[in-house]
Amino acid sequence: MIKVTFPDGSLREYAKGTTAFQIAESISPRLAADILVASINNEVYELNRPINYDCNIKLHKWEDNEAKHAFWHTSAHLMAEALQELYPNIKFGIGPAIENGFYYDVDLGEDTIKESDFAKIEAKMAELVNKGEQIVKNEISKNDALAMFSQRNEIYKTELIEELEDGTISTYTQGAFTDLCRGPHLVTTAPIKAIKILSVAGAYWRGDEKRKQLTRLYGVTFPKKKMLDEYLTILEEAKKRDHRKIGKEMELFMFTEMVGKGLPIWLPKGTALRLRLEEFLKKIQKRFGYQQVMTPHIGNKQLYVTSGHWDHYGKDSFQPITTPEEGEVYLLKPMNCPHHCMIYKNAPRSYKDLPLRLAEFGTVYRYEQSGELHGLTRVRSFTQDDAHIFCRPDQVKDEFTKVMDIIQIIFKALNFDKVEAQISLRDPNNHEKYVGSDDVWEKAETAIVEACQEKGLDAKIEYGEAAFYGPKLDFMVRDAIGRRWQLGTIQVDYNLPERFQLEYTGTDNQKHQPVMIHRAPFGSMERFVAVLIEHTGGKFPLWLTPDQVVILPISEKFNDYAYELQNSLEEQNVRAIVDDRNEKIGRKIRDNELKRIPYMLIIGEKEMETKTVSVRKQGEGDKGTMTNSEFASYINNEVEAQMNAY
RNA sequence: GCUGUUAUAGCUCAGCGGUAGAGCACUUCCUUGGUAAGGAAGAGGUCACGAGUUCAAGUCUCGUUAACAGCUCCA
Repeated sequence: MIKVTFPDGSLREYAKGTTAFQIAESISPRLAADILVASINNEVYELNRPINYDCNIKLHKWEDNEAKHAFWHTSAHLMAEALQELYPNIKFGIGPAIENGFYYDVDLGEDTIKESDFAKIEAKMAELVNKGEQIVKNEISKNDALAMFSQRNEIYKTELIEELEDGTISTYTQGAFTDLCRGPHLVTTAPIKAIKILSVAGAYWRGDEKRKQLTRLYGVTFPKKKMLDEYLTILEEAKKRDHRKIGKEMELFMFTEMVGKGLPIWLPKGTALRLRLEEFLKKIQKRFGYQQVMTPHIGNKQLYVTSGHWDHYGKDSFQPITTPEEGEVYLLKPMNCPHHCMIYKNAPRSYKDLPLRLAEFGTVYRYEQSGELHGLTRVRSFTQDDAHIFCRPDQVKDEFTKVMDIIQIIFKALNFDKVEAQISLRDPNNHEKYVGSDDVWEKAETAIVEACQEKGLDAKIEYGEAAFYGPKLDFMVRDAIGRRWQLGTIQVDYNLPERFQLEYTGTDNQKHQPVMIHRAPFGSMERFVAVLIEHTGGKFPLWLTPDQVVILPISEKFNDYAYELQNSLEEQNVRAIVDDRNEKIGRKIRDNELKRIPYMLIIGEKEMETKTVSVRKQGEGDKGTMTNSEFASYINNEVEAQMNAY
């Protein structure tokens, strides 16, 4: 007998070799029908795999990530099985589950898959599900695996097998399809009730751009039709919130070929919004002892040779600018840190001067490959909400945690309540990728990890994700519909101070090297505004939104009064516009509801005589009347309440 | 940068070898209204750009540019 402990701590005994499915059945048939896989001592097991020792068990229904993962992994195999029938000459790459669904990379030879083929593939998959095939796992020796897959001319699979260790190789078979796979899987494709092929794209074999590009087919499946419908609704919702679409509709920003791709142009309303964000951040930073600076958009090449960026990125950046007569060489600045280092060096520094916190909304220019450009989130010219903190080594952790405070304040103020963090450290196997000594790296990495611990921040550690000059802490937020965005970043840098030979005089009257902390809570204004648009769907908080109020005269007779009212509101710091079109009030309400302006003021004869306004809140309808001055203070109070929340 | 898709009016899109279309927006006129679309008329396009095929090219072919999806990259 084996002892099986359940998540609630209860314990049951079963015969050795019992499966997770049988265990579920022994509890309830309903449970047995619902579970897809099980975790045995935290290892995911198929439901038909015998359990041979005492263990902790967790039975996974669809709601668990373990179940979804196996479900989609099995769906990838199902799609492969369908593709094998439809395209007999197909060769298979890899086909994993991903965050929302799965894909399979395949080599179709001369064939292609178009969107119009998706329905055919979905139908074939559904047909295979109906056969109720079991999925059978086989342990197989390396030689047998090589023989099996090379006989089928599966060159990609054999390449994978070559790298595996004998004794760890398994295959999964359903119907006529056998795949090299570690698993785990469902025990049958039967639970796959709703199937959608989402998109087709190219993807390099093993992510290497020098190798052959395979066809990647993305799909998603669900155990219920309704879940698929809900998922497709979310995709639609995401499309509606696309910042590129909303940015155009609300006239926030634009692009034009004439200026250049990836070079955003901020329109008046977008600029107003951005400036308000910048003021907001400046105010907080002032409280934390930052000083604003401004530096030029270009810098002498020697600056970047010294910083090390020339070596690292010179070839992959905008190429140097030269002067016509003197042959001077300049680079468009790709970051602000070297300029700020020069500000540090401008005066002798004492330990009493530190920390020195220099902030700049610094516009930088980076060459991004044309295929990378995407709306405001990936551009070639952007403005970092940058700052560099120069401090003593003993101040690093304290300064680091203060930056974390600023970031938390900002996210909270803008209603990003789901914040995640990632610590990016060096790739332990490839120290050559990075500049600076191991010793210095150790110190920096430790400082970050400890700061996170002290702040109680639950941060995931990722190796090999650090910048070439130092480790970093990145902040991710979840937006209103659950998507994850990377925003702020904090980076500890022991490297630039060394390269620029920065120093301060210590209490001992000796020269010491300061530590530099790079930080950008928003990341960049462009990216942040993009995320804010998608988070709010364009319905910005009142303090931030371009137009707070739109005045709707009942008829043209009241237009003049509407302008008077607008002026008076402007004088009281309320941002108002007038809809003076010759349209009925119902029409004006409808059009302005769609423009995402928080408040509408309807004015006619009644209001003009009594100096009142009839207030309508976007999305909520009629709010009754108040006097003009009452309304202005009502708006200002709401703005103030939002501003004082942090 | 790579693979694929796309490019027609300010916006969203139809047209797919034979005289450039719709809805919305815009202009003018009528209407002067009370909480989600009042009516009429009008203006607006070298069909992204450049070659080619054809009696004839938004429409077919090739190239360029840009956008979109994915990959690779991201100081």
